[in-house]
Amino acid sequence: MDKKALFDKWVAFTTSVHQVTHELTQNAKSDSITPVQYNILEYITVSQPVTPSEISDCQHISMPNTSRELKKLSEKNLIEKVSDSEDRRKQYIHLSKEGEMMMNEAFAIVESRFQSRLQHASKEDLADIERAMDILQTKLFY
Amino acid sequence: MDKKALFDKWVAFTTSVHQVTHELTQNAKSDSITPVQYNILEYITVSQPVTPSEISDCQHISMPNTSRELKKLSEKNLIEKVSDSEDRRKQYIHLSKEGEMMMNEAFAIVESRFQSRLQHASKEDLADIERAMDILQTKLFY
DNA sequence: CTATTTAATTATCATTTGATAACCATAATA
DNA sequence: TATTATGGTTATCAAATGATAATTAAATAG
Repeated sequence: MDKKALFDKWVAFTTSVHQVTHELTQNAKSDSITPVQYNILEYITVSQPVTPSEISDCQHISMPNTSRELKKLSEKNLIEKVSDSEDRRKQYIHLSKEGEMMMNEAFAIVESRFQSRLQHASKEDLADIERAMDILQTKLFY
Repeated sequence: MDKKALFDKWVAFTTSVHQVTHELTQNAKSDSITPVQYNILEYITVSQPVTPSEISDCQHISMPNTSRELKKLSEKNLIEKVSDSEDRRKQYIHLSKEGEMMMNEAFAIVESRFQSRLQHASKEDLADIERAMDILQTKLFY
């Protein structure tokens, strides 16, 4: 297979990934937050504690807009800010108890859909899937 | 590896896919169209000819909003509409010459970034990647 | 032939998101 | 100490997107 064909395959593959991700995650999030706010919470969940600058960088949201959304999340009592004692300009953000609960619920829904998608997979299938994800993670999506 | 761990790996994996996809595609699109319009054009590109209803379903955009965006794309001379001779309610949408050129440019940018990401990959690496994408495509992202 | 369904459009409104300028407080540097 | 750089905030505006109701035209079912 030449490189051009591999690119075409990559396009089809990422399209499928996006599609399935959408299927598994749709309506999993609470209605009280916007899609962008959910993305931010998701990022905080897996990376906490995290600074506003990091959120801004990784989620590709400008600092002013990041600040605005964090303020809204804070007003909804989903996150908490702690300022660094070393450098008092910095802030560390983590989920509040309420935020954790919300994200746990969302992830539970997604996981149950994920598991039911795999319910008919054999042990070998699961091993294949795991290996394939490892390979792509290290060789392509690093 | 238990199923819960596989789910966690899936979360990390899809995050990477989204991240890398963003890297490769950022600024590839012309400034004259919005992100949603680009997504629509991308979908038309790989699936043409396609009806507004199909776009609405697959891109998760309501019919009225789909119609609006298609109208804008049409006004920008990027797509053309042909009504079905059998069922005159239906429309088939395909890229115009101009639209094809625009998408070719965008895909060329993305592909060059993709190839440079793989420039140090060996023949075996490429084969591994291809196989891994096939496995995931058939067993997980179907 | 009438009623209903389907495919698409138009109009309108609210919300979300993106972009920019000005600003504050703290920290680092010259 | 004065200056500059960094991390973050506030305010404001414009544009993009999402949601809903009402409408048209064509096809299909009764």
